[in-house]
Amino acid sequence: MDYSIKGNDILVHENDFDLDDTLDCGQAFRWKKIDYDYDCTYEGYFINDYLRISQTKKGEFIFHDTDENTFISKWLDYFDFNTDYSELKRQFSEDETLSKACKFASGIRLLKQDSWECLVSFIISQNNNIPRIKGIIDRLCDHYGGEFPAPQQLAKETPDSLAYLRSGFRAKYIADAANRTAEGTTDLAAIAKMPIDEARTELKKILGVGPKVAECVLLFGMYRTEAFPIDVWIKRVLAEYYPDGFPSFAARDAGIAQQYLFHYIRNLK
DNA sequence: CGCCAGGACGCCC
DNA sequence: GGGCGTCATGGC
Repeated sequence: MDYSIKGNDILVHENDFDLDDTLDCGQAFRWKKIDYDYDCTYEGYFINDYLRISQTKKGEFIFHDTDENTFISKWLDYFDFNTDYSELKRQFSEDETLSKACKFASGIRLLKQDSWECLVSFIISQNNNIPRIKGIIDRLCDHYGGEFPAPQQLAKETPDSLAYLRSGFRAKYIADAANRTAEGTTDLAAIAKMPIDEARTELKKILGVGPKVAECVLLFGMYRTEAFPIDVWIKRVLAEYYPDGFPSFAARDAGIAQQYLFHYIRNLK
């Protein structure tokens, strides 16, 4: 990756990065495609830091109204620019199915999101669809002046007071996650550093957090790339292409491989 | 009307 | 430990 400064913007050259693949693949829910100009432009947030970003063509990006310091300290890490995705895909491509999946949506990258926002987002995601997940999170942030609420703010709420979210049975799960995190019963920063099985156990103590949500929080919110969320789509991939198990050579970054497979199987035929 | 959506819980055996 | 109904809400 290399970048340059142009006026108030940062221009970035980076292959293996596509905005549509990365921001609209169901790993993050607060990015919105806006159609001003360029090939595509999104606006969204990392926690509560706003960004407008454009892709002008393959491999070229504009981080609008961003100074160098902000780019280096925030977005470089968030978009995982320090990871060599070409090399990762080269490794994955030893496997035939993974090879096809990597070619299908080759611009997917793992976003290094905030663990708390990720926890709430994937609690909401259960038995739900992406447009509605986005709607619920929109209403949540609107309620707090456009910012994602901190655990301490949400801990004051009850399932009843959260009715405006129209999140259904998930409201009591959100309330429990907020209470535990606010009072320290759940320590997300500590969990992020635990051995992964211990981290899984700790996350699943939260009401409404089962194997799938715990795995998503580990992968998307704590950058534990060995975490491997198994949803209905990945279940189909495993049954159809990996009856003898997922290849062990990909285990260390199985979560990233999972991203390619998820996108591939969902858009197949 | 029924079915499904990046599941988890409670209860049953 | 596996199997199954239920849980809100909204789009199709």
